[in-house]
Amino acid sequence: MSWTDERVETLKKMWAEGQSASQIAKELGGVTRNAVIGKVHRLGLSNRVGGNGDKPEEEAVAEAPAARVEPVRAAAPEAPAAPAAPVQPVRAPAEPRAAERPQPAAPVSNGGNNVTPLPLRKAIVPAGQPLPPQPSINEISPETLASAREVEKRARKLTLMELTERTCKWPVGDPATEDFWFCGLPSQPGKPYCDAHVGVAFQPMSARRDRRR
DNA sequence: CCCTGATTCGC
DNA sequence: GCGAATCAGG
Repeated sequence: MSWTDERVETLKKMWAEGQSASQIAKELGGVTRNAVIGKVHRLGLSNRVGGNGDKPEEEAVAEAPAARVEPVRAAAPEAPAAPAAPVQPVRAPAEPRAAERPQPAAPVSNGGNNVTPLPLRKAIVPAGQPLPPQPSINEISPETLASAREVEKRARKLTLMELTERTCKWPVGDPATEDFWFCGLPSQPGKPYCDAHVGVAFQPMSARRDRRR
């Protein structure tokens, strides 16, 4: 795959936005991050900030305040076979199988009690639309809950932008407050969550039925 | 180990 | 010009 004007343009744009070389490579497809970095240098845009020849210190980008949601920029008309991978940080668990159909349980709000005082805030509910059946706290075994909460104490407390393929994407806390983060511990291979949170998220129908009040 | 960018050098 | 291999670092 060659550096067409179009691809170079995407490269420049993303690099200017502070995206990492690997992210750019992923988006472009057909190139490695090395290729991207090499190109960046050849284009002479390695050190963005002119004059300063020292540490770039791009740490600030990731630490940005309220994690900005990646702008859904319309993929430029990419002629080459571009996978056009949608950037969807948090994926819902894969469609459950028939019999054992597990259902994602409601993420447990932080704290140690099952009564979590949430900040006053109007619920965001589509007018007239009934909510899908929400698993209640008592549908999850106490042991499972306990381990989840135990793990949450040791969580890496990552921000949305810090999540990767292999970090647990279990949310903890209220997104509307500062006290919100993602577990971030190593996720089960192929799963979106860590061991403990997989246990909370995937509940066999039968078990849920039995525990339901 | 995960990740980052920087540099080198054969192609 | 290109980018894999390697280096240096968080």
